[in-house]
Amino acid sequence: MNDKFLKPYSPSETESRIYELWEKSGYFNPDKLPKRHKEPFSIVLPPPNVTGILHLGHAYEDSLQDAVIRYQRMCGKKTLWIPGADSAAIATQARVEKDIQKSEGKSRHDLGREELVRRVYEFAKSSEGTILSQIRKMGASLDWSRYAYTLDEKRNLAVFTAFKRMYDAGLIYRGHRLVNWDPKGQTTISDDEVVYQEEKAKFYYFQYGPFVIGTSRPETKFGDKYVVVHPDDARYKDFSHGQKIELEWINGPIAATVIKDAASDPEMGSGAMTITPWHSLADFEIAERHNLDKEQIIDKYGKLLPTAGEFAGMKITEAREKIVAKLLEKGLVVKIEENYMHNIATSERTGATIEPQIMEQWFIDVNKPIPERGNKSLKELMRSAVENGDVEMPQEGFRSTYFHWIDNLHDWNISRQIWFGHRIPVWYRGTEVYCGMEAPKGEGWEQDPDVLDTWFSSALWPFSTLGWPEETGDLKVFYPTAFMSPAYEILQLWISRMILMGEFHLGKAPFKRVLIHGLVRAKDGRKFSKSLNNGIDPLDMIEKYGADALRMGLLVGAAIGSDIKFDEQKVKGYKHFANKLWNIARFVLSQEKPVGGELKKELIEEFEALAKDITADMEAYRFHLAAEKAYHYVWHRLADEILEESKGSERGSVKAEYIATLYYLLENSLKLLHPFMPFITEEIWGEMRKENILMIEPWPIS
RNA sequence: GCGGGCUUAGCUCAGUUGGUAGAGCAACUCAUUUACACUGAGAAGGUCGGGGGUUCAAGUCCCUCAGCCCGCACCA
Repeated sequence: MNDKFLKPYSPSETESRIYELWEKSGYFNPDKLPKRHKEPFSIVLPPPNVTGILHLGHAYEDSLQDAVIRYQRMCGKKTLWIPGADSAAIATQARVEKDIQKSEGKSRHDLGREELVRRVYEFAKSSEGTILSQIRKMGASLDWSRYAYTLDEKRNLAVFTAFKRMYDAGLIYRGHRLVNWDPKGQTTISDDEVVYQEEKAKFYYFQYGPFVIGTSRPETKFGDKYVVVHPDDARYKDFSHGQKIELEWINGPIAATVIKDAASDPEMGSGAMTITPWHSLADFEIAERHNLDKEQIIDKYGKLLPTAGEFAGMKITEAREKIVAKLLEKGLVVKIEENYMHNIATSERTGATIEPQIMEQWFIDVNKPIPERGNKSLKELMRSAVENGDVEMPQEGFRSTYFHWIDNLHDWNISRQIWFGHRIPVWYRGTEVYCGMEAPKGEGWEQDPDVLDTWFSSALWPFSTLGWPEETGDLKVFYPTAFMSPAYEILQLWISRMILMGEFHLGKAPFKRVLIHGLVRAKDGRKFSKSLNNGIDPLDMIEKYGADALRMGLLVGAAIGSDIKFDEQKVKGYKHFANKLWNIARFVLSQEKPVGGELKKELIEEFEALAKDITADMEAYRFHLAAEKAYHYVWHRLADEILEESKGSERGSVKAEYIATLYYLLENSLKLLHPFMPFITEEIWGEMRKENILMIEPWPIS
């Protein structure tokens, strides 16, 4: 027996050595697994931000997925777990721009597009190593030979091909539509990156000719030349649709037109409203229905345009009070409510208030029937994939959320006004438009300046990582993948879009099952956040207690789907358990293993029943129960009872008839624990002088 | 407005197809230099949020009420 067993178990002296052993073995790569591993089983790691650092949310996902992969590998599956990183374009560019501004006092425009993109790319690449080495510390058995980055050559080809095919199919189009404009980030953002925040504001009622209209945004009202009432509203029955009315407004007399549309709610205020189609989705839709004029009032920087007359050039917040003052003076203010609660749209990334704008942007049409997909639209494809069970979503609640989201889905705005990312592969020359990776022959072609939404490339991830659009062996063998286990935050943003892309490009959803997990929260139930300064670094936990203990602390007792309140004490408890296991091994290994010794039948049967039970839990994705049962058996049955019974009368002696059984139970317990506590189990296994490493040993029940 | 979730021991949470309520931590009593103090044994702690129903049997299924939380939409 090795001397190291005379000391308590030391994760820090063990883990990196064991990880190296695994990497050297090559078994993370399915192509190098022994012959018995036939049936493919693949998952794709949700790619972390390339410039990020490991947080407990990653640590939890890594623990969960690695437990599944290790279990499946031991069961004889040909397992592939693909690592990768995401360029997180907006966040990464913003970060680098800020650094350059600070150190060199230069803006992105001073540097120019090419230089900035180069610098951002370099920065991303230089910090890539950090997150990757941190994932290794968790013990994740990822096939590093297949590592993918959203901006590498293969993924670029995938993004281009996806765009081109959707463009040719008429699913990607360019149009003037209302988008979410972030005046701070100077880019559009998707609906799912808009966060609504409650705010107390003033609500104004103005006299608008014969009507009283209400608004919380007086600064948008300059261009309001349509007043909308419900067709059935008796109060306005004397006005007809299309009727013109002369009235006095902010900057003088205007001609307003009466519009009758059911979108106006008679219960709301006076039942009459004016509309600002350029800066409101609801208004935009009314304007589209009646073919009304749309006029821009606010520019890209949140300032009023010349149409605002004397207020032109002012910021909206500044203009608001002044406009109200002017209307007061003119006697057009009917009433002001002080405590009006409403939601304002803000950018998740920059925190700026979103200013809806009509802009010429690129969109994915989610409603257009697709002939080669049975005339279903993308929306319908997303729905049917889950409805018909191609993608299992066993958690009822999340299924409803998914369907609800699809029903409310608008066309997806995919162009972003930043420089770092996948550039839109479209070229213009006068009125000519060409979609291609390179400019067409001839002079004067200009590429579209925008880049694609980060989620466009992320949506291709489950197959771009397998080599698509090339018909690779990986794609044949490993697509679709077994499952995805995202946090519920990302269901709409990512999961649904991967289903969309998989269904369109491959005719098959990219994974067979979605298991949505909760958020890892602080012990008091609050989110971890920079502002609360309550963050816990998983690496600190690994240093103090070991990766095995952290993995157990995150997995045990946490049913998938509900939030996890992270408790350091729990992790500490599993460190104690690791040491317990260590001492069990010391006790058993202090005895020479008998050749062909008799096994105690009842103890073996008891163990087999446990192994069967745990296997059922693993198959049903009840990892929290599987881990806890293995833990409980090893500590409170094997150590507390069986080992005690086996002790001989003399100190340190073991009854001869027990020794073979103890070896059996220890070996097989190590197997049951390996998916959860890979390091210590592999380390003890190694001391037992086995032929193979534990990672590819057969699971106790096949 | 639409949709979803949660409520079980002091705390944090498990509890699978309905079949005698579980774990970790904390607190309590005792033991002990042991494979292991990163220890062991024991005891204590629960009308499973309230009420009603189905059932031989309900923490689990149904209805209802309450509290807490979340997603989506609207917001003139």
